[in-house]
Amino acid sequence: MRFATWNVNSVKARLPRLLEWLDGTKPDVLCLQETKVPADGFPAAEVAELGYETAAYGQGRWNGVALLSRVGLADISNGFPGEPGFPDPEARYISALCGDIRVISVYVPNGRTPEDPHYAYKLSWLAALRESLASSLAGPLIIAGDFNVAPTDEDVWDPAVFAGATHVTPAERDALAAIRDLGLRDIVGRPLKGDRPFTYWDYRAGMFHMNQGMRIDLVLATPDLAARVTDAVIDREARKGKGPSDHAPIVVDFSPS
DNA sequence: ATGCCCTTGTAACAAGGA
Repeated sequence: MRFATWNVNSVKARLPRLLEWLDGTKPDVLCLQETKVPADGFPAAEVAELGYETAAYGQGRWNGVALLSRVGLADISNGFPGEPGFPDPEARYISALCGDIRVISVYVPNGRTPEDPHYAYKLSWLAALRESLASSLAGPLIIAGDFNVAPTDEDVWDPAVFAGATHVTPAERDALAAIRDLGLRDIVGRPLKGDRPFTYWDYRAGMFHMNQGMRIDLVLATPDLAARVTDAVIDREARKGKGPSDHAPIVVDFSPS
């Protein structure tokens, strides 16, 4: 079973590259984030030609998550019980059964700055997500996506640059650790170049080319699934060339159960 | 090399991203 997650930064703008990537990588299940389209605007017909069913949850120009699967999509949930909003709930969580695996795609709020009300929203969203998982966690389960938190200082290219910024504060890291500590394993992809498993590089100032990135996209899995991982890779090829997302996909291969 | 910000909505910028 090949699993992947990718913040595409607009599924419409990324459609040619998404289709090419799907055709080449052939994941069985793909979690998408920042689709930036309402559900009826998702290019479901185009991905269906490659054999994928779609579950999309969108709201317009911002946010948006989706699941693509060629091993089934059942019991789909948009959002989760107790999910906070700003003030209304946003399209940041979608869950489905893909075969016998519960798969959740998440796009955690950015937070903007530690002083911004969106930062408190981010922390409350992560705390509510933990509560939701705690009451329902049973394997096999994967929760993956853009968590907008770098778990450690090793997960940013220069910790000094991020002093006082979001994504690295102890409160954010604690909130993420509390989710992981429910019993999930962090499946870290191999970087295909260099020794840092970054998944995001700002578009500006040639940061990708200098490998000045962050690891903020994560794949968390229950131990039964983690024990079946045969490989995990960050596909930096997808970050190259014309019209890329600013995030790279993470691709994880599991042996049969 | 991979190459120096992008996307959407709305009407020349504003907002958001991280």
